[in-house]
Amino acid sequence: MTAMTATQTPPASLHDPVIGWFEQHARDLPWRRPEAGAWGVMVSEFMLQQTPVSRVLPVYEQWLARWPRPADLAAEPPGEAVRAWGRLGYPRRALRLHGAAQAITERHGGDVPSEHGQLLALPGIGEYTAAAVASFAYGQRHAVLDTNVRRVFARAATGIQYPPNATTAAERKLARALLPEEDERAARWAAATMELGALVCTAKNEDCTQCPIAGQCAWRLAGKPAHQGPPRRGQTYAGTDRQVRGRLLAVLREAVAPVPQSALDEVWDEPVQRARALDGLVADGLVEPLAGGQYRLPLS
DNA sequence: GAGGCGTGGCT
DNA sequence: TAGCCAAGCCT
Repeated sequence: MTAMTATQTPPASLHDPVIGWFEQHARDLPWRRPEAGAWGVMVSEFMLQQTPVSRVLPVYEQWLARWPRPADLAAEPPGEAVRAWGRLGYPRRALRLHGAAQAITERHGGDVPSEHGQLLALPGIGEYTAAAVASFAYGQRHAVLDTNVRRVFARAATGIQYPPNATTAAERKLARALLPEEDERAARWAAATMELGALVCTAKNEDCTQCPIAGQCAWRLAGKPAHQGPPRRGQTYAGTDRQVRGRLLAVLREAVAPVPQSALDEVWDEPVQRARALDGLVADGLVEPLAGGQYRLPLS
């Protein structure tokens, strides 16, 4: 509500400059090419959840070459997905992508579903990814609210430097209000606003001189007031279970045969935390314990 | 709704 | 240097 009143210009006046800028400056990314198909779009969205484009690119190419259709991935053990995931981080995404491929193969005849609700029902697909796949792969009209778009809207429309930590109802309402009426144009708008946030309206060191809507940006027009609210939740890493899990899984990814407990013991010297991390990996289905104290990536 | 969950580049 | 940040999801 307050967000809407902050825009002194009608929403439609933003569409042309942003989409026009996108047509001039969009990166040529493989998942944006027609040949990527819905599966390529979906794979890219999984990989891009919290991981930068530059690190996704090589893994994406290898993944699609090896598993060109969902059924190809579904036919392999989940551990192979975890291994191919490499060092992209958050390896549970690999497991969920494998699970999604299985569900697509079993429930959708091997084709990535186009309905938002069916996408949302797949493992690893939340509100953002469901909207992104439906929009980018199928040209549908959805509010696609990722961290880039939320930041662009926070600045341009609401006049604040950063959006709230969690997506709010007000943000969804604003995003829907800004959406172009026509399907294909809405999909272009979604991709364009995301790209603008990724390349120009970045979290730090934004470059307003390159922004096609700088003249209408509420935040800029207000003098770029600094972020108020609660600090954005930081991520600690050193010394956490996450770091231990990462080291344990790295050993198992590289191994071609089951690994003895002793090999895992070498990656972390604190036994209680080490055991907790390993238990967590097993509980998550990322590691399969075998008889005799051996471990491997899951075969099922 | 807060917290857990990887990894590496950049400032 | 030590955070900060990167197309979130799940519990």
